[in-house]
Amino acid sequence: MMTRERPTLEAVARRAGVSRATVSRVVNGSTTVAVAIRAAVNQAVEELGYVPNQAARSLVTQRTESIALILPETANRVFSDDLFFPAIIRGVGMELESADKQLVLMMAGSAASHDRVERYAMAGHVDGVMFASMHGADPLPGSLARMGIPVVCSGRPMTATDSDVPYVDVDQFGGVAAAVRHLLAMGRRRIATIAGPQDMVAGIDRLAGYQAALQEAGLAGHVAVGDFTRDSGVRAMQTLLSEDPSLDAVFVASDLMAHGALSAVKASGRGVPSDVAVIGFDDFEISQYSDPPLTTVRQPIVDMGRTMARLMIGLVNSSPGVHSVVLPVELVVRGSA
Amino acid sequence: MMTRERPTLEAVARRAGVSRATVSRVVNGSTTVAVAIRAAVNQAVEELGYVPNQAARSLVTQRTESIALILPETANRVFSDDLFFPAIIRGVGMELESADKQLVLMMAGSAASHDRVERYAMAGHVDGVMFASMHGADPLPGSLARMGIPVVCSGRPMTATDSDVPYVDVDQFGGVAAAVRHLLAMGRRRIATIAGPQDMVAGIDRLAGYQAALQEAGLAGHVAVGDFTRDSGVRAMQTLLSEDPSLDAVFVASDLMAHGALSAVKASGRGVPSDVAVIGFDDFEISQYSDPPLTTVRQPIVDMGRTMARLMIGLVNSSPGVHSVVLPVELVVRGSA
DNA sequence: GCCGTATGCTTTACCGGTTAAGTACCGGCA
DNA sequence: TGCCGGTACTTAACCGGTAAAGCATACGGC
Repeated sequence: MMTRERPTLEAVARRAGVSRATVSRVVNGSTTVAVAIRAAVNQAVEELGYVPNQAARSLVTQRTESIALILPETANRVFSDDLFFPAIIRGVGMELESADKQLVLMMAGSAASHDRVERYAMAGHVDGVMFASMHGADPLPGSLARMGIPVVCSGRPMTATDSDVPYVDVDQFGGVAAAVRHLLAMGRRRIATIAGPQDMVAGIDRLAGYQAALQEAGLAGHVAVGDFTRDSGVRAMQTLLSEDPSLDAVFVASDLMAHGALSAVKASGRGVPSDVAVIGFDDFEISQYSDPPLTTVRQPIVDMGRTMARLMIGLVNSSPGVHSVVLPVELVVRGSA
Repeated sequence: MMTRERPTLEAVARRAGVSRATVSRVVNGSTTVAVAIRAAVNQAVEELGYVPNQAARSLVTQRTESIALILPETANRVFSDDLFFPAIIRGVGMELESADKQLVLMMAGSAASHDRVERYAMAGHVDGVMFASMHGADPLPGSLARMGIPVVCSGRPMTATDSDVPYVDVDQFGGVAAAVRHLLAMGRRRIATIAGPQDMVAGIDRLAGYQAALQEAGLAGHVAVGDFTRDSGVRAMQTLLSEDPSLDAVFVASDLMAHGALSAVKASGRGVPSDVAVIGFDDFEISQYSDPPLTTVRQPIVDMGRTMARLMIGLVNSSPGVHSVVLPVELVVRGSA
């Protein structure tokens, strides 16, 4: 593979008959360059097909113009059939692209790769780091932030020390409350839940929202815990049904688990929503196509990604007023409830 | 955001009482360093929390240790509910991670971003470029390759001039043939197809395979064209059914379109597979859960990603024997056919 | 007519590493 | 003892940009 010599600033300068510095200023769009010279330089750039060397530039500017998105999951999990991550990536990608920044994607499911992320960021390979979905009390965001690296999280961080790290979250509590209230309005009284993993804020907050809403109505709940996968939804639903055969509704903390729950309910010979009403959380595109179509709490995942990226760009440019954002959610009523 | 001073080689050298060059050799694991010195240097590195500056290193080594994956689609399309891209990313990610290389993700749906990709690669920001799903006769892979940048494509490139660019593809022809033969063995004779977009090799090759297999059996086909989305599957199926109400099978060029076709068939009051047998192509995880479960041609998408990354790493290390790979596919028979 | 001051370019000193060339030191051998 | 060669380090020259400081030239004001 022959590596054609790429032209340098020096080459352009010689060709245009000016100094390196002048070429640099033209390339970077400086104002104080005479029109004639600017034209000559641009022509030389054109003729030689000059493209600035990013490494050299980064070395002196201390900027790379790229941003990392960390998915603290194994690659396996990130791209299963869970559409959360793809949607986040999409949002982040769109926003970064319009800011002319590059997206560096890092999957950090293992402890080793966790380390790798830290070294990578510390090596100055990226200008900032965004975390997509965090488990437990991950110290990494906080420790990167303390090293002066801009950090943005998706979901309220669980560690108190990370209180200075801006985050993007949705109104989990409000969304769940709307879902439960909808079930109550339908006349359901034996409302169970399939909660998400309890080492993730989304899992914890949605469960808390469910419990609060039920308590408000003076009802007791019934909880099974899943891990956001479809299979865990199937299993959790089976457990709930065997423990309380007469339950008449279930709030499921993710669409994927809700789809699993849907099949488990149908497999048990019950009708949806006639016997058991089901509400999910996410509103993936496929949820319109399930049988029956899934009633669910829509969270604007792509927007979360966009917002994270926007916060990040703010941090990188050290603009003032970069604060955590909580986005609204919306109950989408379809056939399942 | 205070940016804590990161220690440099120089600082480590002073602390360990040696020269910069020696530290560099220790850090890069050179053999010819006395044990005592090596220990002293390592200790200094530890104490200062030294991490080499990647930009400085790249500047002299001309290597960045990162690889770009180009998705020539708008971000919107890449992460719709099509699981092809996520799976490719997953495979690529896994393989690159184990080679300690970084994945830089670029979505290049527009002409502008197309340009951006070229400049980015030319700027030496990445050591190589992988293309995930190409439309039409994209000149970019070829032109990057000619500039000496390692390039790998997924799917046989459509341009003849790119014949030197290694690619990873699956046995589209064989897979489709197996599907059609299966339908024939079921006794179906009016076998239609929903083809993929005809500006993509996957679309073209699968249609060609369908036509060849039918011709071999002395039958005529019936073609509708979709764009790999679920909606287009619905529409195409409606068209097919209205044009030939008595068709008894359809081979659909992607699982997502097949799911659309499934609902269109059912909506028309026909049974699957009793009236119309349906076979897809992909074997996404959800295809086990459709109603009825989808018979489909499984392509090893994650493996395609892994293989692309492996080829890429071979190119970057200029190892000999980097050749295009065609992976096998497999007919997975479930309820729909 | 001279000086102060813009204006616009060049000179030069970095950024933080890698690596070829240079040097000090030590042991082996005639 | 003196010379040679190898080992293990240091010195110094880059890599390709950016930006501060330096230096002409032209121009307005008194």
